[in-house]
Amino acid sequence: MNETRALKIYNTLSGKKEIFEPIVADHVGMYVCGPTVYNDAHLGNCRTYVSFDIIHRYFLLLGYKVRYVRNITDVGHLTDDGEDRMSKGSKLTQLEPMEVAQRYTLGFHEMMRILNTLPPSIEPRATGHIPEQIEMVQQILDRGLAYVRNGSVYFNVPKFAAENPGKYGSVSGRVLDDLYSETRELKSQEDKDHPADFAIWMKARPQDLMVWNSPWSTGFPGWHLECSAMSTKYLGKTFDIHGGGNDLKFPHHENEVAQNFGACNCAPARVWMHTNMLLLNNKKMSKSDGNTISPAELFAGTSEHTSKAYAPMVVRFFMLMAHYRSTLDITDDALLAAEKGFKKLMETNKILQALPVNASDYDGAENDHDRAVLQLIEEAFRGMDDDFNTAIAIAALNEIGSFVHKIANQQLETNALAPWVLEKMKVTFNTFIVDIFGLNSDSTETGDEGTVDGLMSLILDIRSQARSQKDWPTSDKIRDTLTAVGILVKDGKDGATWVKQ
RNA sequence: GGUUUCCUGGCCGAGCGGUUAGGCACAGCUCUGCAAAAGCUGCUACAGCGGUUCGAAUCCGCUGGAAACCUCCA
Repeated sequence: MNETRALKIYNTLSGKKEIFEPIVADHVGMYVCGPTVYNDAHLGNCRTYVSFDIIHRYFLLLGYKVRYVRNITDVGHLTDDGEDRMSKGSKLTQLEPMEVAQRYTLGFHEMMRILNTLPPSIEPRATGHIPEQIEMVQQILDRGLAYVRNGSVYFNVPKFAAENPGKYGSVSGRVLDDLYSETRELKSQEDKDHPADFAIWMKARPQDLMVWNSPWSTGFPGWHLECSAMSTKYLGKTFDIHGGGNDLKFPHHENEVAQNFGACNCAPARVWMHTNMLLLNNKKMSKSDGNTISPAELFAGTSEHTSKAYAPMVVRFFMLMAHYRSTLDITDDALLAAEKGFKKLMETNKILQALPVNASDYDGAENDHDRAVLQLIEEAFRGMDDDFNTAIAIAALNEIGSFVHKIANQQLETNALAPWVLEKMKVTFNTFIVDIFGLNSDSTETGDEGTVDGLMSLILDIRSQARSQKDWPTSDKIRDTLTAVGILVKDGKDGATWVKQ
């Protein structure tokens, strides 16, 4: 890419877009909070990981060496009643805690595969990093920012805030005074000196199943700790980007920052990125209140909220039509529009890739069409450079697509575009669709495409003969029957082509 | 109650002080045996009221509406 462009990223810490400058040249360290594996992944999770997949892919395209760390949280995440999430799942289903974690981890991976996200470079599990977490608790204690009560260890928020003005609240924008005045009445809080304090080590109760020995008690680490420990382990004390869903800003990310400062007196990430929520019925999609639609339901068309099944790639494309920092409302109409838009764009790419490039009959002059296309290509990349604005890139691709169809339909001369411009269009389209957007054509055929192509060319050939003899009944029967099995016949000047619907 | 964000044409959704974003839907036209596909044209909106400015969807204020966080969630 050229040097005049600069990648801008919206940083939650500053509240504005900043030009991205890696700590180590040509390298990006990115940590994204992964799922807590006690339940099936829902669509909201998917949107966040698709968003970061685009970010991951764009960094790769720009030539960065990326270490993308996305954790699996399989312990330490407390529910309202203070029961560990994993052991809760295990009691409900009569399974070992690790069995529950394993099942939903596999389910999560399968969903990520279906949505065509690239795997992270490292996917650490909280249970695999207990020593690191214990070590971090000790570091925080050594620096006097935590205290032990009855075998549990609590982070001392007021002390941390006093010693580090402006640090607590830097992610969530929360004012500490507001936290002081809150009258939250949570259980198991009696040990805390202050309501804003939070546990970094919890002493186990008899019913807790996942426990480890530590200098303070047999117990388990606090929720926020695993991300602090694992990001430090794999990306260093200070790294480039930390991401996650909007709803993790507080308390999770806020406390993460506090812990990292507490342990090493340095900020974990320079840039914090937060994705926005997926909405259903104009409300946040949420597992806990039932306002949710599962990916499986969406793909199978069994949800009450949709009229039909939507392919995973349609859902992915739907997510890309909006910016990652905007809320996105799931509606049947919007999905329908996305489906049509997706199919058209994929078809456009197919047609474009098949266009011949004739260097010979080109007169050598750059014309208005060339300039328009080049500008649109530039615009697509500028969109991505501007905080990963996929909506702008898609708009530009659609406009380029208009040229593709005009040439394919001979409404524009084949040599209307300079050969090198046409070549650049091909590369750009492919780069965006395959490499950046990670879209594939959802083809269900497995290796028998050659057979299908052969059959289709035979069938269309017979139809063409029928048409030349004005045998409309035969011609229409072929077309209608193909339509019925989901194959759309498109008549053009140079004969018919087909596309699977 | 506190903090914050948002309100764009029939629908979805970009926009970050001066351009028709784009998609879907709809209407007309071209092409066509018919249809579809594709192309072209049209539909030109920014919650309301004030203010700043040569100029505001975009900045400021007020009013109305919605949402998120403050408690587990991406």
